[in-house]
Amino acid sequence: MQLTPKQKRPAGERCCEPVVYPDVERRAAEQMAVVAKALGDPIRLQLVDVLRKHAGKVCVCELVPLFDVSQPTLSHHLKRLRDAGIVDSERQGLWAYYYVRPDALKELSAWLSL
Amino acid sequence: MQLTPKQKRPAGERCCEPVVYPDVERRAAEQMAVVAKALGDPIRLQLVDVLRKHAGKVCVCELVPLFDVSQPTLSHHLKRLRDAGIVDSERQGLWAYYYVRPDALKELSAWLSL
DNA sequence: CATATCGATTGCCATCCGTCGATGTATACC
DNA sequence: GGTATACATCGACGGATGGCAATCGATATG
Repeated sequence: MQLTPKQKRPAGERCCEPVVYPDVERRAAEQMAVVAKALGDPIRLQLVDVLRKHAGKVCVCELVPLFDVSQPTLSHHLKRLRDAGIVDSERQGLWAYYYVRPDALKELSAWLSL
Repeated sequence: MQLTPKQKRPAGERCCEPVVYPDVERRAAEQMAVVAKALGDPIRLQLVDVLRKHAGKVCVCELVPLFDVSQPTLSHHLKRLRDAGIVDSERQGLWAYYYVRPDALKELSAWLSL
């Protein structure tokens, strides 16, 4: 219960039972929203799908040809996934390898499964 | 396997094992992205949280005071949730009652739980 | 050093998004 | 009819987003 009502309902008849205040803490809601937002694009969602199903880390050069967007655009999407904490990357020589961070989707997944 | 590679990888050394093509069909990815995008805002995520935990339908006038935004803004968020197919509403006299559509989150939830 | 490759970054553009105040619409009540 | 209430819609504003071409930085390799 972290939201504080700013106004009282008008003192007329009840329109319905009082609501249960959101259980999700504001911080948790913000964090989950960050993850959901990052997944809110078909390309990024499919990127995560590929990375999750591929055991081990995946080279960017394997990812680019899968999608109908330019390499900078895909790099941009990968950055958004990184910023959301969903994936991380490693450099090895010329190549960059991406992988899904374990537990990154856990909180949102648990909330959705309620 | 719905994505068709646009280019071949350069014929040099392998950087990694070939990726598994995305299992998520493009349609499914787009649908899940629509839902994820709608959940990609803390207010909307908390709205869904409130609606899910409240048995029955909730009047808008109970929702507005929970958040630090104006009534038109909240109405806008509710519309976005409606457009994403996550919630629906009923009018009864002056009041509008919102509720979560059953199964609306099912596909995304299942995918996240993989 | 010169060149090629991979990936990230930059700059630009059109579009979308969140927000608000003002207004509209429908219902309820005097 | 007149007024109040509940909610939606509109219009406008600033900021974020997705896309690309061009460029940069780092690493290989000749």
